[in-house]
Amino acid sequence: MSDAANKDRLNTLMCYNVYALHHAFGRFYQAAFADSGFTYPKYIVLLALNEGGPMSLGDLSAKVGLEANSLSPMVKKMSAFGLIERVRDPEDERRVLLSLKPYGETVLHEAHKVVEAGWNALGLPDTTVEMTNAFLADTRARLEKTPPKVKFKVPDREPDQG
Amino acid sequence: MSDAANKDRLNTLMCYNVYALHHAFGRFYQAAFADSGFTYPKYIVLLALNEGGPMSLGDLSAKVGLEANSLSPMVKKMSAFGLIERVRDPEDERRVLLSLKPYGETVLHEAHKVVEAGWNALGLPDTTVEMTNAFLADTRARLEKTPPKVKFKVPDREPDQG
DNA sequence: ATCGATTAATTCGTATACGATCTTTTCTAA
DNA sequence: TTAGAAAAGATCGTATACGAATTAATCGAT
Repeated sequence: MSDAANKDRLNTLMCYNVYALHHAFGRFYQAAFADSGFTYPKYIVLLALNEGGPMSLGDLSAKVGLEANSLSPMVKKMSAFGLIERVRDPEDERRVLLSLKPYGETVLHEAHKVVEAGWNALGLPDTTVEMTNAFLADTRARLEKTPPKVKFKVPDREPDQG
Repeated sequence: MSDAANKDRLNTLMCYNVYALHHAFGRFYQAAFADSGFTYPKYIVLLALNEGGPMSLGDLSAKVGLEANSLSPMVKKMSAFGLIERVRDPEDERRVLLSLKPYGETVLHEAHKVVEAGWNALGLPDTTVEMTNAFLADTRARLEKTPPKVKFKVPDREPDQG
């Protein structure tokens, strides 16, 4: 394969691998959480709130990398389930402040034990995981900082291409 | 932080980083493909078909890491759009054979140019990308081979935990 | 002080993605 | 050869996720 073609494969492989691994994680957690009603994205949200302390919906959005409109219905459900607290900021009534409730901490802790057990069974080397984490975070930061300049236009469909 | 707590953070960070990066890729491609009707998952499917040649829906499912029922409606739409061919296998009428059509190749090629330009603008080092790709693929393989043994059970909600 | 611009969150419509279930086809064992 | 098991897709209901448009609150320039 030519250098150019090989370079092509690098980026396609990267997004491809991330894509597939994301869904593998999803199924992994789905299996772990079974029909408990608890899910992978909710686990991520609890993690973020636990690590970053009370924060607004917008802050959570930036932290987990989801749009605010995706999180809005989810945090409502989590609040209704008693996992988190969800109150308007008295300082700025536009903002909604989110924080872990004791029950949310309990659930996170229990979920964590399950995830931990499953993860350890994989036998991945810590140093590589650490390096990979750093690189993934860097890639994400660059992606978010550098939106694509060139835009795609669907090619015309030639009659002979059926 | 204790060693145990640090080890905890490794795995949570890994799934967390993959989660966030996946969505960053998604938005990146969404921006590149704009309102062309073409999407990130469809790009992945075209890539897989281009790389792996004609294959059944089940094979595609295994390759891209999505369930067959998720792909089924998507490949129908892509077929209706003229990107791929979708025919029953005469050898085994249960199977559906998928292959790139010339128009699909054209679209893939054009999309690739856009993605390539955007990717190169990130300035990521090739060797690290290569190493990361290998590790992501390895992690995915282990995840799929090793489903979680311990199952999560939602803790009871104590009255005093609000 | 007030009106327009900005910001934060929500709502709405649509595309992905999953598990569960169903249909059709093929395989297998007697 | 034929009835039951297994396999491959498709369908259905639900949960995520996005962009676009909306609502409500705050900021800012005059």
